[in-house]
Amino acid sequence: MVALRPHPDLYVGVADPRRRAILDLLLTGERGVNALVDAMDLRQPAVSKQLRILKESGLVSVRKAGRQRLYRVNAGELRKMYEWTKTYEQIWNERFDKLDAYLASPEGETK
Amino acid sequence: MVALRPHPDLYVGVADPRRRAILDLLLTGERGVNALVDAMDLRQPAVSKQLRILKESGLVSVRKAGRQRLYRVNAGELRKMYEWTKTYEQIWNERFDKLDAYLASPEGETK
DNA sequence: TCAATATATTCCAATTTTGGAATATGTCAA
DNA sequence: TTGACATATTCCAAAATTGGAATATATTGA
Repeated sequence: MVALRPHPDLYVGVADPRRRAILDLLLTGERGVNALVDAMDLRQPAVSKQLRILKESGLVSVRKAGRQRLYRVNAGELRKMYEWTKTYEQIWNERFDKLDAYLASPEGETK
Repeated sequence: MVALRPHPDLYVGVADPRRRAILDLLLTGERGVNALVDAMDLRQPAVSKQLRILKESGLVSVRKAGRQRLYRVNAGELRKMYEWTKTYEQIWNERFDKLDAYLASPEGETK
């Protein structure tokens, strides 16, 4: 009975700046590993490892094309993050509501 | 000359599920540390440490109120993440565009 | 089949992260 | 002041993460 390492989740996936860099590189379409390596000041094995993490966290998918593996963003996962952050929208709006209220109040009026 | 540990950024801040749990607990308003401890199956020192990381990553702010430190979400940072994920919106929409096109095509029609 | 190309995996050392226990610091109330 | 309460910090061991080098695997073309 082995303790399995759980797959990294969405949030772990984007925690690393290099992984976000990869996602940003994939924003314009699918890319092979070497194309990413060329753009990234990281050796190929390191890039492949980050890609594995991105894949395990659901953030990218792969497609085989000859000897190449073409990676692409799996935006559905990013959408989940989008939805999560969106629940805080009320809070960043709240701030402006308070400001509005203040500006409309006697103390807030331009003297 | 010491190597300073850089502050964790926004994305590292939300990478940990416990820290996201804290943010979610703060969604309804500011809370003292013990209130968070009571809700969280983590000892007080551990909660304080996660709060420090959240603070350093800009995700929360603190206010002193007597012996308490009241933490609150600093939604502006989450908004940045919201904006970042939003740049991928084109991709998740793309998928639906393709689906729409498929459904509208002869192959996509219900047989 | 063999060599070249594209990518993944293994092994390793360095670094980082984490929680808990113990302890320190700060604040209030009597 | 003193004690109680709220929170932060330090120290420590365990676990996780990371990149590089070396190596393995898969695919294509000659």
